Amino acid sequence: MSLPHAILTALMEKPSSGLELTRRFDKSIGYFWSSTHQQIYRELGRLEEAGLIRALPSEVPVRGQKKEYEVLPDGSAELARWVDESQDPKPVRDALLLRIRAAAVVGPQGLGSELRRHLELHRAQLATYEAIEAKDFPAGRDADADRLRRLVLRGGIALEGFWLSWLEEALAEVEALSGDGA
Amino acid sequence: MSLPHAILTALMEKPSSGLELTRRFDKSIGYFWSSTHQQIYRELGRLEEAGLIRALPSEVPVRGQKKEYEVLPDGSAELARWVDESQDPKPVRDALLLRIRAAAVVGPQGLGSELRRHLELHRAQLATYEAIEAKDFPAGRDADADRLRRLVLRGGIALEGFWLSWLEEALAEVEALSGDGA
DNA sequence: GTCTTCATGTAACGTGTTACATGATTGA
DNA sequence: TCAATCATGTAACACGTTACATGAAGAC
Repeated sequence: MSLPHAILTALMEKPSSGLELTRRFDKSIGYFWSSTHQQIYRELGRLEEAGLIRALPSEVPVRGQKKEYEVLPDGSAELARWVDESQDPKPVRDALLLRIRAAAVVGPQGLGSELRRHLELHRAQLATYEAIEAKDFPAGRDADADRLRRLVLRGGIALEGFWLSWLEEALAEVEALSGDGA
Repeated sequence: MSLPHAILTALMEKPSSGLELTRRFDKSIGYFWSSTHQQIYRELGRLEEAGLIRALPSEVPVRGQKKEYEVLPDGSAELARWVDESQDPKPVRDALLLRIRAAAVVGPQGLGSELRRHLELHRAQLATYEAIEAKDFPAGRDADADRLRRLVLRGGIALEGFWLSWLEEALAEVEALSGDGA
């Protein structure tokens, strides 16, 4: 269960409203903990209820009015506690691998074009990450926080690298099948 | 979703009871589509209801009695249809990456030992995969089905390879932090 | 005024997880 | 006969997804 901690992290980096959070998830935190605005609003409500964050005063809290949240000391403490928790890696659950395994029993059909499509998507994602690295981590920034954030980004980059090289192998394999699969 | 298709695939490879399926998920299909026995029983019920599989007759279907299922033609057709479906890769959702990003704002605490622990787990998983490769895919088997299943396994191996190399980088980085993180 | 976009939600549902329940079979 | 193990489930709940609803602000 990590969505609340993803939100706490984002809010500590910068107090935000629900929609701002949603956007930031779309182009940063969401790269390794994806979420939708519905989940975010639900979780913001719970975090506020639990006293870990609060809505900044000033504006009247009406529907349709922007509401900014900031992390309270209890929230920061909870995040520190969670960072120190130990948790086993979650078993893989990947539909593409499953499809190929299924293709072994019912035939590869149009698997080739699906592999090509995924290749393109992963290439694009890699390009996105590399653009972020160039923009946010120019040489020379080496405060601890920057080093850690960059480490996470490099995780994303290496993961896309894995996909690209495996997908290329897979595509070659599928196209070489007896009956031709594409 | 894909659990029903994972089950159909497993049942086409070999008709099984719920518990046998659970065991096979634990040491094969589950490596890329994990599941628990509760989910499997629930889904077997639905698949039977939908007419995609059926319980082999013979035994009285009492609680506590083994019940074997086999795939019906409709099930096989549904699996073939699904294999040909196109589906975007699911966005990453990884707690360890999130923890590191959170550590950038609240400090790395005992992150070093957690990274070491994950390293060991991934090394073990890689060893498991390599043992399976040596045992199930000795040189020379090259029927289409075998090639595809081996391809999936090599995906698992490459994925563990990604984790190992990134975790080593991460560990070096975390241990080099100003305040020392382990 | 109306349309679009910003912004915050509600509702319904499906999947996944955790804890527990029940019956059959086997060995001490 | 007792305990352990095999085998099949039920129940409750948390999390994630999809579709829709509502209000405010600015553009035209």
